[in-house]
Amino acid sequence: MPVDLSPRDLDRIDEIVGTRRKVTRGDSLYHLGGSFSSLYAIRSGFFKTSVTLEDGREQVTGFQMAGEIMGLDGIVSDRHTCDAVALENAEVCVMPFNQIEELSREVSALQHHVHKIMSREIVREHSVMMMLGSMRAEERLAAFLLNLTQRLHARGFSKTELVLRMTREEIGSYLGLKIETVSRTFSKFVEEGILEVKQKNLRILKPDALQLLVNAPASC
Amino acid sequence: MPVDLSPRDLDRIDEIVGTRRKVTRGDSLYHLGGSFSSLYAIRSGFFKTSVTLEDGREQVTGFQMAGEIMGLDGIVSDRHTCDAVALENAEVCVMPFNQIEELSREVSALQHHVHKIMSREIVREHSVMMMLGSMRAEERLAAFLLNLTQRLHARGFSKTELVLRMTREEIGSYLGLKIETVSRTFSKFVEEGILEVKQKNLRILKPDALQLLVNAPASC
DNA sequence: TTTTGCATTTGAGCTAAATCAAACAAGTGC
DNA sequence: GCACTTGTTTGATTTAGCTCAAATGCAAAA
Repeated sequence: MPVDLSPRDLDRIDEIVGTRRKVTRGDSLYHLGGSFSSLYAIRSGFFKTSVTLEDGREQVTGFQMAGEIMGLDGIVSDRHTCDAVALENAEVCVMPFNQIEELSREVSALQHHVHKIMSREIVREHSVMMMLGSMRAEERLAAFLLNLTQRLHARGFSKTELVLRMTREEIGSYLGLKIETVSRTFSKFVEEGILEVKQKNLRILKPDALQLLVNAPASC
Repeated sequence: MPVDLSPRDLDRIDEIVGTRRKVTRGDSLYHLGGSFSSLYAIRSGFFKTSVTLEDGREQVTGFQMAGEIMGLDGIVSDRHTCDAVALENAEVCVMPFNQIEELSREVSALQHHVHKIMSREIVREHSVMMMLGSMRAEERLAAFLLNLTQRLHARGFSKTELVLRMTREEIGSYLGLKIETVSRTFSKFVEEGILEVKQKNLRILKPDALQLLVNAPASC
């Protein structure tokens, strides 16, 4: 939380995030239908969230990394409406939501911070909708890679090198593409010298080319 | 707000929603980039929200009707990140967000209500992502029509008859389909006796058939 | 009434992505 | 080492939805 607060308020916020929980790769932080009581701040590790249709079709709704908040979907109905699975061993801070609300009433900076986090999630989802509704496969993958590297860079990682924590299938689900299309699009980027791919290790050779794909019309 | 509150608290909430604003069909309630200060509760009328790509591609992110809250996207950056356009003459309550936050600190029921509204929007967008990422054209239109009628029915309108306030193009943008595909899918539903279409007037003859399309696998 | 403009529908052909199928690579356990 | 599993890539073919084009219908303006 990047705001200046009195030491006393900071202490009280610290109390909320006192509990920690480790989640092993492959395990769930929470499940669709599970009762909601807390938000989670990721300390380390990497997650995916997904919703599932009656017939089994899964839609990955997002990937979350250290510093991000999970669980907001549960507030409305006191039940989680999606699954959250760790894609690598992770540790989260458990923040009981009633305590967050309680303290929010006293510390307006915290209150506004919570509102911003929720609003940011809404805006993020708008851009996913844009991706799914209006972009072609190459554009989607480019947007995805740029988004990932931006977030990783903000955490001190390289702008050009990254390790994917998710499978091609999970990328495909997130992007609304089949696994084969994801793979083919990766191969295309490699052929064009935009990307170096060694399994899950990526090196972006031409970030501008990716940026151009996202910005410019499909015809380019 | 469906909660029991003291008369005094109710009065104070009423004060927030004191101001009203009329929006003529075709006009914007707010614009991408415009400064954010208030949330809006729709009293009457119908809106669309949309985001636009650099190259002009528009993605409709939602349709809003009476009783729903707009403007949540602006909280995170104090700027609106999408456009909100009235699809029919509308009236909204202007609710200054700083007043909402202020009163939320004192009235915990209001606080929780605000959180629920934001969470509900996040969950709604998950289902749009599911639609855009995992469904076929017929399924998308079926899900769209069912969602519309459910919301209209909750407001006292017919479950089976409705008037579309948006164009086929706007439906297409929302569903990630071209206008021709929307039109053809409507025609297909008419041929199958699922729907009666007279311009923007719809009558749903077989709601179950629509429900089946959404639930059952594509192969049916 | 005719004209004009716009939204919608329908048809014909095309294409991006899906599907089907097979090969391949990298671990993992034995 | 080898079998086995899981994830990925590549090729061949199909298809859902897109593009291009034209017709139609409705409503407001002349």
